[in-house]
This record gives sequence, C-alpha cells and structure tokens, in this order.
Amino acid sequence: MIQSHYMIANAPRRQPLYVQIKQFLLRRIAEGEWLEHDALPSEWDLADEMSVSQGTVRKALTELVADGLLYRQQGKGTFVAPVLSDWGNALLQSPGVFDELPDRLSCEFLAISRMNASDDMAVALQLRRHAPMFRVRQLWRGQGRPVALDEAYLPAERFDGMEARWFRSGVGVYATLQQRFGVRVVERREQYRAVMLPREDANLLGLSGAALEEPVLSLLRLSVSSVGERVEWRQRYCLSRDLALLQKAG
Amino acid sequence: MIQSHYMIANAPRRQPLYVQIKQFLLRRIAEGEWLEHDALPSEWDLADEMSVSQGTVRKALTELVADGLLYRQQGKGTFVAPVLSDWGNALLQSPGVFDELPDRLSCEFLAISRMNASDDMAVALQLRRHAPMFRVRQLWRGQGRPVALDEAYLPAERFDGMEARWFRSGVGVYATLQQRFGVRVVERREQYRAVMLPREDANLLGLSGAALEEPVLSLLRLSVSSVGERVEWRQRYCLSRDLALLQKAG
DNA sequence: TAGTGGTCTAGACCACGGG
DNA sequence: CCGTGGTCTAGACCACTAT
Repeated sequence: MIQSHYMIANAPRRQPLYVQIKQFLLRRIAEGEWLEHDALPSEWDLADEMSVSQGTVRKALTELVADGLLYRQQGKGTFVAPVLSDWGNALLQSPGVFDELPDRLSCEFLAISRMNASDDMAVALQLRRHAPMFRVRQLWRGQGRPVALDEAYLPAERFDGMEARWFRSGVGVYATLQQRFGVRVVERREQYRAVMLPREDANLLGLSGAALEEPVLSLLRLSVSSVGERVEWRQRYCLSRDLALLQKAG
Repeated sequence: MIQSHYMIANAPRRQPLYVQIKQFLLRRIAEGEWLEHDALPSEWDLADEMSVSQGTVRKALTELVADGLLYRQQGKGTFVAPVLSDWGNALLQSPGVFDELPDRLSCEFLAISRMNASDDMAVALQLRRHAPMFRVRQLWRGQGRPVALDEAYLPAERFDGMEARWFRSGVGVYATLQQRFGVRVVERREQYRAVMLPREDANLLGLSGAALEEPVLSLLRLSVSSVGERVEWRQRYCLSRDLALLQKAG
C-alpha cells in the first residue's frame, strides 16, 4: 500500500511516503472510518501498521493538522477535526473592534432548486457550459436578526441525489457534503465587493424602505475539497451596517 | 546562545531549540545581516554554528517559510523573502472570475500627518487613549485609474523620526517599516464592510456625480509584526464597481 | 562533482494527561 | 504509572542546481 520511491530502482516517480500517508488517511477519514473528534491510532501504531518510522507519520499528521483536518492534544492523541463551518474562520464583529467575541450564528434553510451554471460558474468549477446545478439558499441570523443570505451552487451530477430535507435542520452546506458525500472542503478563495442588494433578496434580509439603499458586502466563494476538487460556488450577501466580516489574511 | 532545556536540570522552562533558532534568525534578519533574496548559510552550516542537528535547524526554517519570511529552492539554498506587500496575497480580479491574473498596482504617496489615536485604534494597537499617531495616506492605481485609498495609522512614539520622503517614491508602508525600523509584518486581521465613501475622500478616488452614490469596500486592518507587536491600523477603501478583492481564506 | 534542500530511519528523552 | 504527542540527534540517501 505505502511504498517508498527510494527502494524501487528505475520505477516511475512516486510521491514521498508522507504524502502517500496523508492521502491514505484522507481516504479513511472520508470513508467514515473515524468520525469527528474520534482519536486516530497513535503515531507509533500508524507507523507500525504502514511499516514506516514514527517521524514520517508525524510529518503527515502535521500537514493534516495544518490543513484543518485533524487536531492534536498533547498527552491524549490525534483527533478528527469537526468539519469546517460555512463561515470558515471568519467572524462578524463590530467595525473597528478586533478583540470582540462573535455572536453565534444560526442557519435557516430557505429552498433548494435546480438551474444551470452561469458561464463564470462553469469556468470556476471546471464544468461544461450550462452544466446542471443545485442552488441552496440559506439565511443566517445573529441574535435573531438576519445578517447574511447565502446562495450555494453545487454541481448536480457530482452531488446526485441531494435532498432538501438534509438541510432543514439548519445544517450547513459543508457539513452536508461531509456527511453525505465524504467531501471535506479545505480551501476557499473569496472575492469581496460592495454592492447594492438585488431588490428580490432584500425582503429576505428584512430590508425595506430606506434600508434598501444600504450597501451590502458581497462575498463570492470558490470552495475546493481536500483532494483538490472544486466543489462549490457561493454568493453571500452580508449586512454590514453594524457588523464587519473578520478574516485573518494569509 | 542557543541552549536546550533538556540538558539543564531544575532550570526554569525554556523554549524548544527550534523556537530559539527562529527568534535568533528573526533578529539577524531584522538587523539587516541578510537582505531580500540573500541566501542564508546552509542548514548544515547553521547547525554547526549553533551546535544543534540539521533536523532542528530545518524545523525552524520550515516554520519561517510558512510565516512568509524565507523561501527555499531545492538544490540552491534558503533565501530571505521580499517584504510582504501592502496588499499581502490579496488581488484585484473581475467579479466572478477566479483564475484571472491581476494588474500590477502602483502606489502614489499623498500625505503624512500627525493626529491622535481614536478609541478603537488605541485599544486595537494596545496604546493609551489619544496616543500620538502618524497618518500616511496613499492612493493605489491599476492601469492608471484609482482603485483604492489607504490611510495607515502608525504609533508615533514607536516609529519616531518617520519622514514623508521615505514614502515619496511610492514605496509601501510595510517596506518602509522593514527598511527603516527592521519591523516585518507577518499577520494581519482584516474587517470587511460595504460603505458609502466619505464625501471628502471621493475626489481622491476620482469619483463625482452619480459615482458618489456607489458603495465601496471598506477594509479595516490590524497588522502584527514577526515578534507579535501590533504595529499598524489601516483603513482602505476599494472601488468595487469593476473589481473584487480576492483572498484565500484560512 | 560538489553543495544544497528534501526525505527517511532508529533511537532517545521530555512533557502532558489520565488512571 | 503508562501511553500519548513533542523535541532532538546522528546518520543515510535522494533530487535538484550549478560548475
């Protein structure tokens, strides 16, 4: 299963051992062998199982921790990290206040529908033109008040069998991809803009009258899975009158 | 200089060797011992110099690479990375197009002035109320047209002696902090909002008439140095009619 | 061919957490 | 006390770059 490329003369190029180990563990996590917060075998057990040294296993685990797929606790073990939330590490804070703790957000499912990919969407997701898509709409609330509106677009053929009831309990899109398809999102590219909210979305965010003239923060997101597959295109509108979106920049 | 905490019985807690090595190298870089793109001594030479093993040096270098302070080229060496640009890894792209290459931005110095910290600013930068600050204003252009307006606020006591001419050639704030004070920015926390541009800033961005009613992207940034010091508070307004700000989210 | 970073091993010991 | 992750060493060999 795991083989070094140093031991095989004249063999075609192989990945380093620790990369093979990463992929091996990634597959086992995706297949549900360990659930969130489950402990993996110890570094030594994994090393024995795969006939490599503990240091090599350690290097693989360290990268998976950096990718956010695992977390470690000294003296206890290495565990499967909870799935990335639909907000990632982003927070909503008061503008200008960087040390504030955020409110918890709740997610309300609105609707799921089918449509065809726009040209930009198809290019970004590496699909053919007008490829069939699911559109999942969700409303985020903080302290009961609407704060953001999401439209997540997912390739219908890749995620065949998607059902509305999976979302009814307010579970996020990323959690659903993990639970139902074994897909873990690890990378996101986000574009930020300031726009006026499209009129038809305004009432969902509870805007009316003068508030219709308020600018909103538009976030366009391309989500990539742990195996490099582009799996989601998302449009989010955030009300930013009283809240700012915090990101730690890389 | 470098000492293990394993070899000293009953000694107070010491940092791991590789952390000491990081700090040691960080200081030597800050002091200008090596300039941008200069090669560091080889891992083996550094190991001999500090009487540690090559693997330990390697671990320190790997973390400095991850922090963006160094870069490596196999077969050649390890080099000092160019200073982070005032845009970090962020790019301006066409909305909805994630694979586009960005235009180069040019920086035009506008003015430097003295003022006192606002309350939010003082808290974020861990200064006393109304602490004296420098305000550096710069205008960013892409293909000749204004795209963003920056107001960088720097603690005047920490950066005593700051001069306007340091900025006249269009050099960024981060480059100046590196060159003049040996301070390297490595972490940034950014808040995004959508706002209407303050009237007095609009003409700097070339806005007039109906364009005054365009929303702009507001970015509020707290910059932290390689030694954890909070060194800058920045307000940026980005025109987002035709351009979106791309970030890779962590 | 020499010098660099990149991978891998085997073994040692430390620090933390929990029985 | 044991089992876990965390650090460190010494040595080996591979892969890339330049001369």
